[in-house]
Amino acid sequence: MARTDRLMRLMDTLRRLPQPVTAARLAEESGVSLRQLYRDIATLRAGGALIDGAAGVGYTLTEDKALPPQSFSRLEIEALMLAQSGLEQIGDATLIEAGRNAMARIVATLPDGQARQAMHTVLRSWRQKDVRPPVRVDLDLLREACWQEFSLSITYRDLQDRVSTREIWPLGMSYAEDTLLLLAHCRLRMDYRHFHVSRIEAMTRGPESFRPKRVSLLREYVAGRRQSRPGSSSGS
Amino acid sequence: MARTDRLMRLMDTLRRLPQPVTAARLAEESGVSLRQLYRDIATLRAGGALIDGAAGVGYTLTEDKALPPQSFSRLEIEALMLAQSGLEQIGDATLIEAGRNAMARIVATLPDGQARQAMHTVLRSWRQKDVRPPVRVDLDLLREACWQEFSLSITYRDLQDRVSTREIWPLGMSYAEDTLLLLAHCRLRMDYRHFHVSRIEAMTRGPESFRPKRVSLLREYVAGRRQSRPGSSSGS
DNA sequence: TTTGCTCCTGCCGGAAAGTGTCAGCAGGGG
DNA sequence: CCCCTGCTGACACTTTCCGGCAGGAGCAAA
Repeated sequence: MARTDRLMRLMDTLRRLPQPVTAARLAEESGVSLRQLYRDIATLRAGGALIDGAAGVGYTLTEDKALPPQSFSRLEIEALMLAQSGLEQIGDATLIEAGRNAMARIVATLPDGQARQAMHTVLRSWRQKDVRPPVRVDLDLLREACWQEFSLSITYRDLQDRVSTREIWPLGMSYAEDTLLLLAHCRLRMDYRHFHVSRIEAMTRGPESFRPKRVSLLREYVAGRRQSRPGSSSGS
Repeated sequence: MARTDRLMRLMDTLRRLPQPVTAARLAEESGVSLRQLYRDIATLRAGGALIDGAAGVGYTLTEDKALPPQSFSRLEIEALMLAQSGLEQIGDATLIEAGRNAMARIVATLPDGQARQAMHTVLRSWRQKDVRPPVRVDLDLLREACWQEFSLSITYRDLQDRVSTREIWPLGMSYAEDTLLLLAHCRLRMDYRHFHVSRIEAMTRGPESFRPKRVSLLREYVAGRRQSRPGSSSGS
């Protein structure tokens, strides 16, 4: 159902972008024609969202029919903002976008504009330039595999530069300072391994779908042994 | 939109009727053909709802999904979790605590099992150990000053080790990789300055309270000189 | 006022999705 | 074997969605 999904993303975009925002901009973000954008706006309004549209200016999201009003203290807001700021340094594009949407949604539920000022409290968060090696594979596919629990076939170059093709059950990702790690159960070695995502040269979706029951057991097992440092244990 | 509405009602029906429920019954409730009912079930499942279907028995709603507007998507939860994980590396104790509180509150609003599973998606976020110099002053007071917009009297040791006492208007904090900075308007120099918080030797609350209006102007000014804004005024 | 920008609406035609009917397969329990 | 039920594919029909075009109206700056 593409339409409903697009309408949701349109709401997210309205929360995220600085207001007022023109219909042309929203149409571009939605990947839809200007005419259709106006229709989508009308649909949202019919659904209860209060979107103020002023000719010559743009749209302003007046009121949100959003989630249950969660009240956060100013300190909590600041913490969330700083966290998002940090996320923008270590996350990938998809995750950053999701974080911004989440933040915008949280802010939208706050009592009136005074909370929006909170967004300006944390000015910036620097970090030395990203030295992490580039990732060649599709992170979205990888994330999807972790979540929906289907196996992956990967071509992996280990730390000794030996290339192998394995089938793995992806369990979760670990974001380290200088590298992005993937915890998975390697069907080849029949053991849990950390893979450097940057060293995965190719990745295709496998047919196998490991079962939720099995996965929860695996996760508990992993949680029990998670004290070990992962950086040097991959490969071999 | 009729279809989306029907899907909502189907979820409601699933919650309402004693389980298991046969597809024929659901089709009758929805006022739709059996074939279409199966399609609708597939749509709900694709959207994230966990509906268990057993041949000869019927449907059982395992887990709710809180369709479009409410709550956060799985990706957004993952982003928030990673952000919090990053926050724990760069923030101070007060902020970390606040962040955990906020996260707990957000997670509490999520449909049960989904939240727990989501928290395990991001396994960990490492970072090299903190090398930032220690902060002598009360960060909470500093934060409060930024927020409530009252002036501060600080004893500052600059990079040339010269000690001076100044009155400042604190505007916001910047979290850098190796140091914590305070952006403020220095009443002594009458200019905007970055202070290293670790070099502030003493700090007391000043009497002055600069006005919100003035502050917003200052913030705009700061924002204007921080990032180059392309052509806001194109004169003819 | 004029100019420029923008929101907003109606209409048309092609494209896409939704829907019902029919058929068949799979799996569990008598 | 049977019946019950979930599940999927194929086909045709209907609905809606969507882009492009044209025009009207409101706001702001020149």
